[in-house]
Amino acid sequence: MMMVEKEDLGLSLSLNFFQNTPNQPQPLNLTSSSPSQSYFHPKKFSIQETITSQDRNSKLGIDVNRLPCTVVECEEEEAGVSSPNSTVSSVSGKRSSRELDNDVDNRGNISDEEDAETARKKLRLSKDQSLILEETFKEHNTLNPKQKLALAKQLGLRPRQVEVWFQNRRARTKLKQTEVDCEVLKRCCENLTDENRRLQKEVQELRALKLSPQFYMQMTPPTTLTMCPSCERVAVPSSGVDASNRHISMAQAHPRALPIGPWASVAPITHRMFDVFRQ
DNA sequence: ATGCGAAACTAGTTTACGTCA
DNA sequence: ATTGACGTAAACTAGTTTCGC
Repeated sequence: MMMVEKEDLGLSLSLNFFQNTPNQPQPLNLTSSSPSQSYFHPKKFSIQETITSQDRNSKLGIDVNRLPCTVVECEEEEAGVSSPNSTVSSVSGKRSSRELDNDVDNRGNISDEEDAETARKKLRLSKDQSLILEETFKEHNTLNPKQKLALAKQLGLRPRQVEVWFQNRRARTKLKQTEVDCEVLKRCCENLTDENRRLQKEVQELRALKLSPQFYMQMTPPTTLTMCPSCERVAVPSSGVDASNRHISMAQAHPRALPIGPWASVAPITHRMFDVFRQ
């Protein structure tokens, strides 16, 4: 499978040109340098549940975020087995990061029995830990090894935990951005459908007008047809008939001055050509 | 230029845990 | 009080890319 560069992903495909369109959702700046926090769904990214359980556990005297290893141990771990996915380093073949983490845990005087019991024990992060991680993520959504170590030390977590948190956080960010982009495209599609419907109707009206004898008699075959670049109506040159009337009649044929395009609320364009007729 | 290994990454999955009906 | 469904977050696996040697 081909990997896609971060910059090439939908994350940066925020359709920013919608930003001036009032009816469109505001694309969120989630570039790698400054991911927006405000855009997250309050429920989905709420840490309330975490806080609740954390508080409960605290009351129960359960420290779910027991410092799993000393800083030195963490640094040892980081130096030796920093990447969970670089699991192919050992001669004896793959070794899961869990096993590696267990090694660390085992150094922390956890019996084998206890270790087996707590295998893949997931520990919710505390409110403070989550907040700090979020703040750090806002500044940069990736961490270099030094930052990772420092953050892990600050939070009392294993570097691996920090690493995983950032991985999952990036995934959530991307998922959210994809949802936003999807919504924008959906609206765009809806606008196009509406516009298509309107144009079809307009074509029908024009055909009806063309077939009506009165209109047909007035029609002198135009040598050239000029189209207003904004409203894309055809302006008939002034030969024979009063130009202003001609435009008015066109306007009558198009009672609704709807702008064209799926993103309808674009800045108005001066109808210079048609202004000439009005003079 | 090419191959290799390590590190770092993403996508997708699994699992533990909290919430709620 | 219990339970099962469900959602979410932490942790995992597999595969890809990048980079230095």
